[in-house]
Amino acid sequence: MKYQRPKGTADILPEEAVAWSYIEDIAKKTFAKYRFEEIRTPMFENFEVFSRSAGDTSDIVTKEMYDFEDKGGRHITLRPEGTAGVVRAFVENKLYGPEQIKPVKLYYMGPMFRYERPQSGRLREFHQIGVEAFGSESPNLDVEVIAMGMHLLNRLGIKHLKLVINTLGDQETRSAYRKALIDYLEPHFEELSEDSKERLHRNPLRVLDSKDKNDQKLVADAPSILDYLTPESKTHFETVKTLLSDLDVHYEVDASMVRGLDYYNHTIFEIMANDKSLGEGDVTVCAGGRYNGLVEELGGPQTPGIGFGLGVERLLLLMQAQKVALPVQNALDVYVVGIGDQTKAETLKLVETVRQAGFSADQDYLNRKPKAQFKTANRLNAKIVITIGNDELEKQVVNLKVMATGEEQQVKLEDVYQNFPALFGEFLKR
RNA sequence: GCGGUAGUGGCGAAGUGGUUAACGCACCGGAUUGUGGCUCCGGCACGCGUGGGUUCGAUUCCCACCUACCGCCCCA
Repeated sequence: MKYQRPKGTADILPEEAVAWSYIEDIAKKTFAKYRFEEIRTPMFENFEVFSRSAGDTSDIVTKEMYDFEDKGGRHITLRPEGTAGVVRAFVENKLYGPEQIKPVKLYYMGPMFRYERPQSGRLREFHQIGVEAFGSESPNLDVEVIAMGMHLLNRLGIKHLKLVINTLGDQETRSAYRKALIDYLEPHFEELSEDSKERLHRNPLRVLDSKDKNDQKLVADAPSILDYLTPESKTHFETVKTLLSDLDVHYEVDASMVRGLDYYNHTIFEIMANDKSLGEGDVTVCAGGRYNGLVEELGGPQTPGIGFGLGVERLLLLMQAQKVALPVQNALDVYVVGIGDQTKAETLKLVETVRQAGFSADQDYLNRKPKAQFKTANRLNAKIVITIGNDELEKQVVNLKVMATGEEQQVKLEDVYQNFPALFGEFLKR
């Protein structure tokens, strides 16, 4: 094979694209109900937008970014996630301005890029649907965003959903907890796995979700962040939990849940789905949280924010595994069979007439015999086949066959051209 | 970035150091001068991921690379 798509990319072929459109359509409709509006930002940004927001030591920045120098010497990065770009746009376009109704609620969907080893559901170019809401610290907003994520996945027919939440507290909470965690782990340094030794000082919270068995044992007795929450952080989290319960949204609290990006604080959450066909354990399809300092970090006024990102590839995997039924595509209304070269002009006029009348129509383009054309009409699931040959052309009529019943009748060409909808519209609309 | 498995027609899949690379599905054509199904008949890889090497000869052996998949890291 001479040309292959770049490693970690995928072609979405027509058959598959049906599911993509469906997901995007449902997402847009769901977000509209919650009054979120679409925003489209560039697929690449200046490197600093991401290094500043995600944290210079995060894995995303240190090893997973697709970055390069452009011809003008600018350090450019293909966006690895959606939030930073949206926040940059929020600040640059002054959406924090007083004339904007707060909170400003935005959503986006599109490709993201990360330079990493591909696996199923993890590509270098992958797609996320995400939402961001700026300008309110209200726990109500946390809960609405979470509920919207659940609502969307439910509407898409995903089953066995599990919502897991945690809080990272505020800055004060985080530094106090970070210190406590290091104090606890330091004496056990030699017992930690190689990966965790590395993590301990760079990002100690990461040790908490190590997959190493021995690490997990050590971590089991580690202090919990929930014990280090400041009063305000605690109140916020408690309110979120209460409100979720009020909405009958079931959740679990996992105090060891962390985040790969540094900008999160307070509420963080993941929506996971359990499906055996996707291997062991739960798959996270949707993850998000609060980021009250991010807007300021990127040069805007102090503005709280919260959002989530949803992995479309993973969602599709889940939908496949759970055999979610997609809406059936409309069958072909009319297939026009032409017999003989002289009919070419007429078949073209016929399909165009049918299309102009608001129905779908197709014809043969390969000069195939009637039998082959009928076979194709059958495969395309055509409701009606219009046949025209030299004899019919001479008499200015066509044969019209209802495929389901096999019954055929002769109709004047003129009637088809003048009154197609009146004659067959009712039948085809069924 | 690390470790492992794999790569034969559109798809699935057999196979061998040596003349023409099974089979199934799909597709195309014919039997049926102009009608969908079934049946029967016929067609369909100048090639076995790519590039080197070993050999009289390689799809089959060796090396490198590419890609996919699984695990780790990390994550949606």
